[in-house]
This record gives sequence, structure tokens and C-alpha cells, in this order.
Amino acid sequence: MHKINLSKFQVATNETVRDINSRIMLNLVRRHQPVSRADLMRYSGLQRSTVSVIAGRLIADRWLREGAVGNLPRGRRPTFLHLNPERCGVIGVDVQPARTTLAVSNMESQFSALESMPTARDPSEFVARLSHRITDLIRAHPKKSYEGIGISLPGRIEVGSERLIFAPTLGWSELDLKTPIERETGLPVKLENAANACALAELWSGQHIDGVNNLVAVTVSDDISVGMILNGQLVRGSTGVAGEFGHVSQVLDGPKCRCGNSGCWEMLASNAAAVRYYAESASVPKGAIGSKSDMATVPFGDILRLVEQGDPRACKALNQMAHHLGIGIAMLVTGLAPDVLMVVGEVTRVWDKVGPIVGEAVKRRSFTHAVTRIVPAGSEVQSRLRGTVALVLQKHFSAPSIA
Amino acid sequence: MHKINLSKFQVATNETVRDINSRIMLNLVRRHQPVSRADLMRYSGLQRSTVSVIAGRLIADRWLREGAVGNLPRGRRPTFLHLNPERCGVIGVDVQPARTTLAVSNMESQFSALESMPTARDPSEFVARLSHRITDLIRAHPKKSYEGIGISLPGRIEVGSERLIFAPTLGWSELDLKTPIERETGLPVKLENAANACALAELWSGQHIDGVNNLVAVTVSDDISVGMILNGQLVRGSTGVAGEFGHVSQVLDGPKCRCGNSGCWEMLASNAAAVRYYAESASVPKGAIGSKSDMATVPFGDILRLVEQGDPRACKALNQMAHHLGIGIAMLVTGLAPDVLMVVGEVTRVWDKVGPIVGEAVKRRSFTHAVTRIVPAGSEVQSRLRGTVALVLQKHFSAPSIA
DNA sequence: GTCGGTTTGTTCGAGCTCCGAACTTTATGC
DNA sequence: GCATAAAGTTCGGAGCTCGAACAAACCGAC
Repeated sequence: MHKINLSKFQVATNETVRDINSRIMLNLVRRHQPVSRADLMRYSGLQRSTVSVIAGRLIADRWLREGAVGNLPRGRRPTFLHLNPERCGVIGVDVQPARTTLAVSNMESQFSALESMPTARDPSEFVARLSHRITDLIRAHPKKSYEGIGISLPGRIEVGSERLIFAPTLGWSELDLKTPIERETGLPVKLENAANACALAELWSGQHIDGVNNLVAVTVSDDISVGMILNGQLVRGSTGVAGEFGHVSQVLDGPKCRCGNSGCWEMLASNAAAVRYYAESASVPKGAIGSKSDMATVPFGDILRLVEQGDPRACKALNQMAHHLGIGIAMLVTGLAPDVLMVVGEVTRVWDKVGPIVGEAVKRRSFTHAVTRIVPAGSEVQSRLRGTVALVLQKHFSAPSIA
Repeated sequence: MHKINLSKFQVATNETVRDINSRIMLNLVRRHQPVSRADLMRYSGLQRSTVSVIAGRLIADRWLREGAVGNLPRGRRPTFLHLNPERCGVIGVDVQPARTTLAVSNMESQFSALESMPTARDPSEFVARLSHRITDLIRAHPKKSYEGIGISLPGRIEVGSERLIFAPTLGWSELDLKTPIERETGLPVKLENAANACALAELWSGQHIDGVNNLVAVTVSDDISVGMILNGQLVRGSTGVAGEFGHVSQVLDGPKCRCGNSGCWEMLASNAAAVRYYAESASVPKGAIGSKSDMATVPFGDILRLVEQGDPRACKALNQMAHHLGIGIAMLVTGLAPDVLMVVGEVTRVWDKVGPIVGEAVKRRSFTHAVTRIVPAGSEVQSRLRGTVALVLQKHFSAPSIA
């Protein structure tokens, strides 16, 4: 039940009815495929005749395909319908500070190609190289129709201008990625924050999310970012910058953050924080056992390996990180009470160790802990890429923006 | 753009079109009244004929009324349309721990009666007395049609069961208020958390909120509660308990809260916190100047009076409260980036002193501070009561729940 | 006083959509 | 071979908006 926005609304026509019901049908097929027209009639409540007409049109538009014929104890055999996964191709791009991954996907987030390249430091060089790679990919994987390019970025996209803003880990200032890439490739480009992309991925192609309408994704890398889906809808705030809970103080007088605040959650619970904890634990006990007083930073990946090998110093650093991660997650659980909170990042590799610590912190600090399932994401890159596919295709599957 | 919820959707029929367009018309009249059919045609983009038909039906249903005839330099004079504020009566109820306020309202949140009673300690006694008062009110103020009863409560309402849960300041455990009051009065009852009610009030009858779709209300009394409207829609989380940012730790090892957590925002920035700060400032410097070592608690209202009189101890306590209020608000600004954040509570009486401190904290701690306007609410009781009216009437003015 | 120009508001047929009943198609079992 | 049953199609009816034509109401110039 949302207020009608009088500065951008759309009146309804007869075609609106068809549009709404077509989308419902498309979603019902997606959910229940393979499925007969008769079953769609029962799921939707529409008349048999109406279902037939809509199905016919969706088949003509190549959204659906008729498949096998079913078997029933009595009566005429039903013709099953299913999605045509090749209806739309999507180019998914996952930009991370070190590397950028590209994928060719069909409508069901099945990737037919996956490749990566280093992320160029210079923004304009990056745009040029990325555009090149995309055109090459399209040439190498010709499809009937590419629907668009979805790009996940460690930054926020300004509502309206669609420009990249606040991307500290990339070191880029405000930047228009959309226009040049659209010009070079000839395809529409959609940009989204990585955490938002993960949330979208979970919403549209997640595992156990039937009827889940409130979902939060927390991405943990060298920063922490939050993507929120509330009431079945991405929350971007008035400017697109909503979700920066990573820059909320967890310790009021904690370490200074580049955002200007002190003791930010991401200063205490990001990969970088674990690296710092590990380094500090070496220096504090001066005559340490290992006598390695090398203050050279150990990469987070190495710390994870050490944890897997049972190294106590690494475990301690990881535990500190997990503790603070849990406190921040408790904030989100208390404040947003989502059905699902998904953690995305390398840290999920050792979730058997991190999960219980996070769970304990949430249980102690959030009296609403029972409503939220906290789950680790399978693969970060896959999550973000599935998110870019959802980003491009959601306009066909979501409710039409009525009124 | 929201996902279609396959467990509760509604297919579209021809009437859906009429429904959508009627609601748009109703909102356009509300926004621009008095307004002619010809102007409505221009605002909506619908055909003149369609506007006439819809207007005719809305007049027949008593939503609109024809009013004066306008004057134009040329041509036929337009007949102005305006809302019929007496179309629906609403009983608004604001339950606070000490007192409960009742109001009779018309469709435009104009109150024709306002009265209050002590809030009974015992829930069942409370229900009985409230029902009585409501029936008396209805008898004393007969209207063509009462649309329903809206009740604002310092607690959360469980989604689905519509029961009151988590109402610590009232001291009531889980409770069904809806059923008995509906039975006694014969009117439908809608319950909502006070902070959510304030957010709804601001959304539907606020001052400067054209096009504002992201709005947060923070209620500050003996607890702190948050109501969120994101994407033009109330956020209740999966169970109805979303918004309890008051129970997020601000100081990890701070004072123990009854919720089980430590250093909760509301332990540091609520009215009760200011009362505690004031009491502590008397005891800490042992040979204090005033030599009043009375640890008896001074009510928050008295502290505000002392602040208005310039009492330094009271000012210091208030400043501490304001400082922590600002830190919590910075969390909301950073995480949700709303257009407007409204503060509701007695503390707004001294907003000239509190506002700058809050603003400073937000500026220092939230790099997104520029997107959010932080405003004090005029009157708490009025805010909550207007919210209850919006609560009851929003189903007629909001977009239909399509798909 | 009348007539052209202008704007508001109404009327009515066309086109689209869903509904619902009747019909066709295709299967099983006696 | 016939009754029964289920899937899917056909077609007239009703509701809605669109768009053009029409009626109403007003101003100012001649």
C-alpha cells in the first residue's frame, strides 16, 4: 500500500490490464514450470479463455514455449509451458577493485561464458577496455537479442543522473559509465551497487525465498556495504546512497575512517580490519614466539588460509572481525527485521567458524533475532553477476509501475 | 519496481483500470483543489470524456463535490471540484503510557472533538474503558459514516495476527486489542506503532513533502522508536517489528537495557536518559554548589523548564541527550538516506538548543548528511493522531495493491 | 443584437480486455 | 461404443478508455 507519486504516475488503460496479467502469468510459469494452461488458470484465478489468450501472446513474443505433453489419469493431456531461457541475453559485469569479471547469461542466470580482466586504474581507460571486451563477447556469443548490460560496482549510483558516486575502493571520483558504454556497445546499460546487486540476485534467483519480501545483503570485503530489499523492492534512498551502514559508528572513538567518521563498522569488521588485527597481534607481544616481527601486511586471503590450517593468531584476528561483524548485523536485524540476511564475501569461506560468532552476537544484542535467518552466500562473484542479470531483466518480471 | 508476490496477488480486470484512475483523480483533487475537470484532464493525461465519467462517479460516491464556478478570460466557466471532507469520519486514538487521547476527525485531519483519559494499567480494563469512550464519542458526534478507528501505540503490531507485541513502556504483554474493540464499537480497527503513525502523518498530511518518498520519523520519549517510509511505503519488516533502532548499541559496553542489549541508543538519548544525566550530575561532584544531593528523579518536563530558564545543570543533561540523539540520527541518515527525518517528542520544545547539536553530530558522522532534512514535529499528539487518520484512510488514497 | 472565437463539459461509437457459457479435442474405463 | 472427465478454444457480453463530434457558456468586436 504505497502513496501515489503525483510527480511521476501513469494512468491505466485497457492495455494495463493485459500488462499486469501477462506479468503475473510470466511469474507463475517461472515459479511452477513446466505447467499447463489449466494449472495456470487455477494458480491465477483467471478464466480459462483468458489464460489461453495471454499464453498465446507470450508464446508469440517468445517469452514462453510449449513443451512436452503431460499424462493424467483421465481427460485430455495438457501441453506444458515453460520459460524460453534464450528469449533474452544479458551481459553481466562485476567490477571489483582488482579484477573485473564479465559473463554472458541467458534469462535464467545460466552463464555461457565467463572471463575476467584486471580493473584499470584510470576510469577512461577502464571504460575503453570494458567496452572492447563486451563487444568481443557479443561477437563471440551471438544471440537473437541481447537485452542489456548490467554492471555491479563497489560504489553507489546516483538516482536520476545514473552516475557512479562514492566509490572509494576504486579511487574514482564521480563518473558517468553509462553513456560511453552504451555508445560503444549499442546496448542499454544498468548500473548498481554490488550489495544491491547481491540483494537482487537473492530476491530473483535465490534458493529458499518463496514469499520473502524483506531481505538484506551485507557485502564484506575491504569495505562493508548493505543492500536492502524491503517490501519486495530495492531501497535506494532519495539519492541512491542508502545502505551505507558500513559507515555507521560502532565504537564512537574508534579508528578514523576516510569517510570522516570514527569507528565505522567497516573499520572494525571488514577484511582490512582483520588484516589490521593480525598485524597488531604480531607487534603487541614484543618477544613473540614466532619472532616474526614483520609488520608487512598479510593479505586477507592468506589469513583465511592460516585459519583453515588452525593458526591461532589468524583465528584470533578472524574472531575479532567476526565479533564486530555480528554487532553490525545485530543493528540491521534490530532495525530492519528482514526475513533473510545474506553475508557475501571471502569471509564466508570460513563460515563454520564465523557464523557461530556472528549468531551469538546477534542473539545477545538483538531481541528480534528470531525473525531473521542469517545465511552465507555461495559465491561472491556469482552472486553479483546473477544480480546484474536480475537488474537488467527485472523490468519484465516485476509489477508494472502503476499509478 | 517491485517483485510480484505469488502468495498474495490480485489479477487485473476491467474494474482495475477504473480503480487505478479513480485513485489518481482523487489524489489530484486532494493536491490541487479546487480544480476543474479540464485541469484534471491536463494533470492526468486522461481524455476529457474519461475525466468526466470518473468525476461523475466520485461525486455519486460522495468523495467529491462540485463547488463554485470559476472565471476565465475566455470561454465557458469551469465548475470546480473539491474533496468532500465529511465523506468519512475517523476516530483517532493515541495511547501513551500515562494518558490516552481520543479525537473525532474528518477526511482532512480536522478534529471536531479531542479528549483524553488516563491509560489504565490493566489491559482488559483499558479495552473496556476505551470502547466505552469511543461509543460515547460516536453518539455525541453523529456522522454519515465512520470509516474506522485508528490507534497509535507505543509498541509494535505483529503482521498477520495484528496483535500488540513488544510494548515495554505500557507493561503489557502480547495482546489482541483489535477484536474486542471492533466487537464493542462495530467499527474496523487499525493499530499502528506510534513512530509509524507519525511517519504516515507526515507522508499524507505533512507540510513540505511534495514528491517525498523516503521519510523517517524518530519518536523520543522514555524510549526511542523509528518509523520508516521507504519508496512511499511503510516498512514493517517481515513480522512488524522493523524500526527498533532504539535498541541498537551506541556504546557497546554502555548501560544494560531491559531488551537484553547494552548501551542501546534509547538508554543514551531518550527522555529517561536525560533524567539520568541530570541526576548523575548532582551526585558526581560531591561537594556540589547547590548542595542539593537529592537523588530523587526530576521529571523530563521539569528539566525542559529548567533549560528554558537557563539552568546550567539541566542544559548540560540536555546537551548530553542531544549529542547521543544526533549520533543515532547519523546512523539513520547514513543507512537510509531519507529526504526527511522528523523528530517527534517533548524534546522538540527546545529544538533551538537541541537541533544544532544534533545537526553537528550528523554532519561529523554522516558523509551523506546533505541529502536529509532534519525537522522537528510541531505537536506530538497531533502528529500521532493525524497518523491514525492516515492509517484508516490510506486504503482509499494509495495505489491499489496490484499484482 | 449578432456572430466568430474560445474554453468547458457531454455524448457516442470504436477498440481493447476479461468473463462466462458453450463447444471441441483427447484421454480412460466399462 | 458410450459415458465421464479434463484441457483447451470460440464467441457474445460487459466494462473501460479513446477520440471525434457536439452542446453549453462566455467574451469581445462589429
